[in-house]
Amino acid sequence: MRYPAEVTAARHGRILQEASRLFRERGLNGVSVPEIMKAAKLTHGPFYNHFASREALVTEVIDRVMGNLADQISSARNSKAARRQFLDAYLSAEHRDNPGDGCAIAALASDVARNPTAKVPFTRRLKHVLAAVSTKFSSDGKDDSRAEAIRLVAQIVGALILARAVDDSELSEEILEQTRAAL
Amino acid sequence: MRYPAEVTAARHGRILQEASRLFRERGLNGVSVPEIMKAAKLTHGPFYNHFASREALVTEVIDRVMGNLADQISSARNSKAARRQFLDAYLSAEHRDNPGDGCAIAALASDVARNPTAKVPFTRRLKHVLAAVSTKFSSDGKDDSRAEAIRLVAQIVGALILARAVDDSELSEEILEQTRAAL
DNA sequence: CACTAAGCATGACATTCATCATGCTACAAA
DNA sequence: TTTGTAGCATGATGAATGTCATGCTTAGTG
Repeated sequence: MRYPAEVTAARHGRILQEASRLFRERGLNGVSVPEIMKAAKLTHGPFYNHFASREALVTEVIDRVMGNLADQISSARNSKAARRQFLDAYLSAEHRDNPGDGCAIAALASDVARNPTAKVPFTRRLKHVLAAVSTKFSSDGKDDSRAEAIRLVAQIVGALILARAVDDSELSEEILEQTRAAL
Repeated sequence: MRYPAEVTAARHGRILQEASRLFRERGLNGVSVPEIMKAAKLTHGPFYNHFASREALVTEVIDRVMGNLADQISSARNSKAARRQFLDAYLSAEHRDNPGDGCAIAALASDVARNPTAKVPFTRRLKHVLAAVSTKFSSDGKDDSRAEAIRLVAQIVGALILARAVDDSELSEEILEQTRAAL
């Protein structure tokens, strides 16, 4: 049957939202179309009423989830306290244990590296993230704030990925703690 | 037919070697058993004469490839020059463009994070890597050399992953260059 | 020298996948 | 009010997957 426009829009948003979560949790190749549709409380059929292909969904999710990250940083206060708060949350056990609504870079960069199509929105949005970090979280507005932003992002992304890959909670905590202490 | 033990051992090694390369190139879930066997110049059948399951191969590959990395660092000279040389090679365009025989951590850590079985050998070997980095590549034998090793590894792994995920060769080179400059 | 069995190729198995086809219903546009 | 069609559920398609079964041949073992 046909549904009101708002209902359809809500379902579309739910597919995107569940896909964003599942992709971050299990990777771009770790979730099937039926699983995503089931999480969105629909059957598998109407997927292609909402997206041209699985790959189209992937690029849309990347764009959305990386855009959210950039917005989040952009709307932060420009202060040492805000920087500290962001880093402590980023390098927390809670963030480590909940990739599904965590940083898109840490969750998806490795998968993106193997997916040429996904690289396009990822690269575009990463530039926004770097610009936002550069203006918000660099130690004062120095001229090399962009270089510092790149190093900062690489550092915390690497630390989070390592902390997630490790089976030993002490080592995992140590990785997070040493990175927090270094910044 | 039956084959000489050395031939069988060579084939076993070839499966492991090709799997190590393919997993690093395409991810732990991006390669099928038939593909691996084909790369090893065998048909898919005898796979289960060599490994109990696909998962058993994955853990063996992780162990092997992470062990190689630890050995490589362990056998480096303990000098500033050796450290510089290692970092320049690690953060090079060549390493970025050839994940198949590159660092196992940068290539596989994200996949390992989603595979509880793979975490076991990964964690064990990562400890060896950190110990090796700590003794070889820390700025002199200071007491906090372990903390420095953790930060160094997170930094270069994060930078390499980012450089690989990006579609823009200028940005990719900038990520590598700024990280090289920072260390 | 006899004979067990290791390890190969071929092929089959049930699943799962991405995608497409169908038919129906009620919303939206005329 | 009439009518076209958006978007749903159900189900089918062919391809790919991990794993197992079979049979054959010869390297090792005793």
